[in-house]
Amino acid sequence: MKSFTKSECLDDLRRRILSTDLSPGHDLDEAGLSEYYSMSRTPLREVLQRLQGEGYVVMSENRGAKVASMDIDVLRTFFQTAPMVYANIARLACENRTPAELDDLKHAQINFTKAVKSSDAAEAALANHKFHAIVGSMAANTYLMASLARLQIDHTRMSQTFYRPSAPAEAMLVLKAIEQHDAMIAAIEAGEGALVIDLTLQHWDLSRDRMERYVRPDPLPVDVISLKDQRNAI
Amino acid sequence: MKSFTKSECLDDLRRRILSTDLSPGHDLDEAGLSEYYSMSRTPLREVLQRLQGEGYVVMSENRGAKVASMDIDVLRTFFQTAPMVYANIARLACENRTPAELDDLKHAQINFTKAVKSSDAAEAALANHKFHAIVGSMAANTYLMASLARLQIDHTRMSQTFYRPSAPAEAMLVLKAIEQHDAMIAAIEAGEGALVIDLTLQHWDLSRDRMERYVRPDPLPVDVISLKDQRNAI
DNA sequence: TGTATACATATTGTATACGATTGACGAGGC
DNA sequence: GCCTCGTCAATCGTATACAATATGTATACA
Repeated sequence: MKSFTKSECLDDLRRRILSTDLSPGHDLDEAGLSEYYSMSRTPLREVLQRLQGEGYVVMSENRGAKVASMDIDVLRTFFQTAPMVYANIARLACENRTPAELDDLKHAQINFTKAVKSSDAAEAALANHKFHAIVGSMAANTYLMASLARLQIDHTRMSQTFYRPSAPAEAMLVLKAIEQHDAMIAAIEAGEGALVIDLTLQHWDLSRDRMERYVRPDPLPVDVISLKDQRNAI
Repeated sequence: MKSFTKSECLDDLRRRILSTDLSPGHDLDEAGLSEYYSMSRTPLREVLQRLQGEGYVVMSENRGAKVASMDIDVLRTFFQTAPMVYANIARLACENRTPAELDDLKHAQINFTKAVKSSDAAEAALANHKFHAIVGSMAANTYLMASLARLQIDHTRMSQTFYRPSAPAEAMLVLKAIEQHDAMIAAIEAGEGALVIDLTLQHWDLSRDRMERYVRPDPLPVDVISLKDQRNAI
């Protein structure tokens, strides 16, 4: 059994939540987790407190922690807010990026491409998360970063479906996302604010429809006859 | 010695930080605080963790917690970001406010007015904080709320000087702030989005100059002669 | 006199034990 | 048969003891 440090535990829980390995609303038992990470409940509780601060989990008095849920009304505001925040972040990133951060970003893009090519949906979503988090830190704006971080939590969880394309046409969209990242890197490096805003909004539109489908999936067939046939077929 | 519950402790620390009773950068000693609030270190540490999540304090490994500082480079982004976030919040508040929230807001405005009239600077700043926090919750947008909450922390700390006017002309500005709040309430109640954005930006401009002076105060006199006279006069 | 190292002290981090609260289940009364 | 209340198990919250880490100080040596 691997032993975890506190920050490893924090990273791992973030990862499991973002990849929906721990699904939204999932109940987090302190005793169970402290055994899993082979640490006592005290530091584990502090980890949970911190995750609450970051918006990954919600805690209620005497009732423990749960993975932050994704209610429909919260998601409505997600689609309302995301493009504005992403665009502003991108513009600021143009102005404030450092060479070291640009290197990080290019590295993250390599990892992202690798993950997509290997068809590992969870890994691709996490690599994409990392990519945009770096753009966020380039913006060097703690206030907007607070919004971005919360947006990204829900964005990454929803985008799981995006990187698990079910049709060739959808696989194309993912490849297009890679190209857009490359274009964004170039624009940020060149400091072209107007361009990067444009690219960011395009990038947003690309995954938007796919994510909305996650929220509001195609209705189930109401054709009872065929449903019965399916059951008989099993 | 008063005994505190955990949430009272949380509120009190927030209050002390916002009123700069605990100044930016101030070192927070766990043992000392746990004695002050007459609780053991375990729950107090959780309170600090939570305050870190909210942006009130920063913690570093093995080196304890400090009140979040207000570096000049962070403040630069403050002035850059605040108007946008405040304006968007105000617009959303128009769309989503509930009657109960409107009552809260009116009540908060009464408290604010009272605090201003009684010349209690810290109380006025906190009442103003509460007022805008309610507008924030009216917006019903968790993502923007995350930005707003962090903006408000620094805003409230800086605005201490605003409510401690040193000249009659400045006292007038504070009275004008009260009027602006009333106008904002009316606009939010009427659901007039464009108007409330306008009012919000005016409200922002009002305190802006005063706050910038906090960040970049008038230079000290360089007239060595008069300085020497002052010293002799003592 | 300046610097480095070792020790002392203070403060933070973790484990564990115990107390408090919640929710579920079942017995008793209406 | 249904509702209410009490007990029980499970889980969370807090206190305390101890371990690990960082900082300050004194002393030895160059």
